[in-house]
Amino acid sequence: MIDKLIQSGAAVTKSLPSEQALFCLGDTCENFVIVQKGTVRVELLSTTGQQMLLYRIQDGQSCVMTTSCLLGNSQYFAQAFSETPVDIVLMSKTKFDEQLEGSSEFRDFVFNGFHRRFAELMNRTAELVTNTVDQRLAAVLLAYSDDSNSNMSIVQTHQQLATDIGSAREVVSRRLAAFEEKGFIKKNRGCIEILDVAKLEKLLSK
Amino acid sequence: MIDKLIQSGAAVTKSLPSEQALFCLGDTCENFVIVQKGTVRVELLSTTGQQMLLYRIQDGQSCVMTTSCLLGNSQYFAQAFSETPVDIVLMSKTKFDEQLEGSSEFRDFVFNGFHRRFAELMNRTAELVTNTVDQRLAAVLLAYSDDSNSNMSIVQTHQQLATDIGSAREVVSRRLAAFEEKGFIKKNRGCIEILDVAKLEKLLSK
DNA sequence: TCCGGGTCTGTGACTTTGTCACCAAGGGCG
DNA sequence: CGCCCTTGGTGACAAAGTCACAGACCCGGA
Repeated sequence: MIDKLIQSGAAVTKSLPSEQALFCLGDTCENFVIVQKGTVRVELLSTTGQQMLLYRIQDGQSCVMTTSCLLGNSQYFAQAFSETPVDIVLMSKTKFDEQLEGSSEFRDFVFNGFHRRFAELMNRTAELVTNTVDQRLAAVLLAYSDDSNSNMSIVQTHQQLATDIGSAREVVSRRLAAFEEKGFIKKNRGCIEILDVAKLEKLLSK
Repeated sequence: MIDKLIQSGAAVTKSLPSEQALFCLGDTCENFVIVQKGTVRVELLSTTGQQMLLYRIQDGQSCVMTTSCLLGNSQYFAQAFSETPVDIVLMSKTKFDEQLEGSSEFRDFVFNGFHRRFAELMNRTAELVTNTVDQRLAAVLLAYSDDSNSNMSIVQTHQQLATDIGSAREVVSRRLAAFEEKGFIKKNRGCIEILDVAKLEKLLSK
């Protein structure tokens, strides 16, 4: 479907390097966005300068924040950056409205994306409130190790892990030290090796 | 517009008493919901039994959770209760899809509601992470005192305030004691009087 | 009127998390 | 080699959450 839209000229593709801003706080939302290749992270920026990961977009997914702002004619209230080089598809608000009006296939695509992301966000929020730092930390480590194809090392700084789980760098450092103490992981500068998946998984269920 | 839908038989009205469940965790979502009179609270229920207020619905607003589940054909992942006696409007999924397809006015209504609530939720989440308990507590107290027409007493238990701000009852009790100490408020069983609005407002900006 | 079981609230003791202020180690580069 | 920037480590302390219980209030039935 997306390919058809591109061919018909309703949408255009674009490539961006890593760590490039897709949109910033307060920007007017002008285009519907789909990420085809690479990953984009969307984070909330608080008045105090802290940031908190909302979600990541990849593999042909659209961005809820964008959909929401387009539907409500409003400014972005978060910011988005590419985490890797990315290929994205852009579609102007006018075309977006046209498609929404005319194509039930497009409507389904947009609303399904919206729903899934919304559910995921609610889930994340619930976990933030109910799970301990250890549990959230173990969860992201396991998630990253699933992504990394085969070997068990994760290339993330403590700061990155901290914003992933909505905590502070120092806390992550200390908990990782505890994990290492117990033999779950091995720390290296900018990189973490998972030694015992089973033990980390056990943390989640407690 | 809503009136027209009711007259045409596309939607039906219903009245419910206070503290009645509108939907529960895991329920299949069968109807689009609008709250015409009274207020409904929607809360996340975690595996540990804790609950957290997501938002309240009133004054002809629709429910994002419902919209999201209808659009995504999925089960509810939260629960909703009437806080007062309420009048609601229900619309079957079939009719909802029809209207969404056929009426741009209905589409606008649904999507604007969706957007506003989504933005509000993100905001709440950000505040949860960045503001202190004192700030969040002062904020809800002020919000309630705005609602109560004229006199400054708020009929809420500590537990209710705690779920409002995503904290624990004991913490709320202690902070309220501190507020009383400083002369901001006066505590009574099940009810709080605001004595000094200005001082409470000052807390917010710090 | 008194009793008994709810529902609220208060409190101590302790754990977990977050914050602040530094410092140190590693790594690239002129 | 020296400089600087990023990353990670640490102590001290503040804020918040948890657990376990005790008391206070409130209402209805005996």
